[in-house]
Amino acid sequence: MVVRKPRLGPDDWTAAALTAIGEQGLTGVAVEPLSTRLGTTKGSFYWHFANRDALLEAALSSWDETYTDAILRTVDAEPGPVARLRALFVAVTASERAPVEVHLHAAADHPAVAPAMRRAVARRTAYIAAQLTALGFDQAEADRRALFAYATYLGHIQLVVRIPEAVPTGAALEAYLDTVLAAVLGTQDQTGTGASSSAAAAGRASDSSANSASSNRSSLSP
Amino acid sequence: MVVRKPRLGPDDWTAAALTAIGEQGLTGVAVEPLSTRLGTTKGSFYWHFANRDALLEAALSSWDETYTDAILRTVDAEPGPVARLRALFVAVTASERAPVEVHLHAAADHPAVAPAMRRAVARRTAYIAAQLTALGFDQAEADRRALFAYATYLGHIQLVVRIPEAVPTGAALEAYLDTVLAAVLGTQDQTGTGASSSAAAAGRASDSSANSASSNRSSLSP
DNA sequence: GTCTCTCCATACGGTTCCGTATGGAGGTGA
DNA sequence: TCACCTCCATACGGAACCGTATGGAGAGAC
Repeated sequence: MVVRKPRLGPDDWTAAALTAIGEQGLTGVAVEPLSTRLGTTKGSFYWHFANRDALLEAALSSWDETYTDAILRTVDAEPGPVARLRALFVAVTASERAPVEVHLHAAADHPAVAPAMRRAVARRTAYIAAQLTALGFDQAEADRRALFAYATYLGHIQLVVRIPEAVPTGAALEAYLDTVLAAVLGTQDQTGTGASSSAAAAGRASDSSANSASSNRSSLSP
Repeated sequence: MVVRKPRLGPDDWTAAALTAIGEQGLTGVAVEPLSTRLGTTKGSFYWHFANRDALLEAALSSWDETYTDAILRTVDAEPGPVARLRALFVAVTASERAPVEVHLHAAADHPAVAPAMRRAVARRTAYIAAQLTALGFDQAEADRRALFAYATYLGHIQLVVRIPEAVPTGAALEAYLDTVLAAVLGTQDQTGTGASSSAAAAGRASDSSANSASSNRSSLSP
């Protein structure tokens, strides 16, 4: 019986490239190894793509959609800022997304990767900051805390991928997430920035009653 | 006039390797490029080292001493836990150490790098946790917060190196550091872990009066 | 001076990848 | 059926490395 050899399209290559990034980082995006893996040859690849960089661009574009757009859409359906932030934290930590994220951030010196990372960081921190301003923090404090949260996220997934034994699991991870979320939302009585403690307290108080405007949905495109 | 050609020793190669790691990561540790850079040839290298991995090991060993031992010794001379933590934060963020740290963490999947990173993470988080227990936090809470702090550090230096425009500078960086330090030291009234708020308050109160034992110096080797 | 040991230069083969050239195999429309 | 168009296989040249082999150049011991 002859094995059916389904013909490949560009999407097959970009998907394989993203998988390879998750496993080996940018060096995994190599034409000849990917060819072997897909059971085909370089001839196929260079029919669909001009060169390796073109494949990388396509993979990064796909990453944009899957790893930022999609998740922010999902999280934004939650009923309030605190619920959105919590859902975001849970979604991005407990998953198989981490390896791709870590490897891509680690390759941000590559000229094709750098702009993609800049876009992602800007959009993600802006989204977090928007939730925080909705809770009453002024813009500067919201930006500061959003960056703080994002840095913690970055370090966390890095530890998960590189030194997994250093990161707690199960209930301990839950407690850890509570610690982080409380730190991001919590009041701060040391600096004189004037983040209203009432807003922070309201944020901690409940997940379902912290809407600040008429819409139940925050803006997604800053 | 003839240019003096000083003969090289192993240390010259390891220093060059560390510099290359800071600039290009592990791929910078390549024999032929390093040879060109040092104005010599491969023949010199393979006299001093068995192979590329041997050079990498030597560079990692040097990194251990410079980037963990030395800095913890310096910081530990500060008068109290809070001062130590603050000095640690300042030392590790505002410096040229970041690129090497980031590139090495990014290469923690390499079999030679992985154990070095595990050692470093373990020692550093243990040191932070020791300061926190000295402030009255119980071990579990101290471990949690130490990991939290280390994750934030990791993410921060990564942003500094990869997306520098996302990170504040000058006074804004100071405020940002205050935010982080307050989050690590601050009280936390949400989970029921029982970290005594008085200890946290004492930690916030002053830098010079928080010694918990007779010695002015905390233990360095957990 | 010359012996010897340390250190380096040069040349070579091997591996892994990129990109090109070129010749088909197999389906599709007229 | 037959020309054509899409897709893939194979072969080749080149670049950037790693590691080995071997022949010196220089400096100190005597």
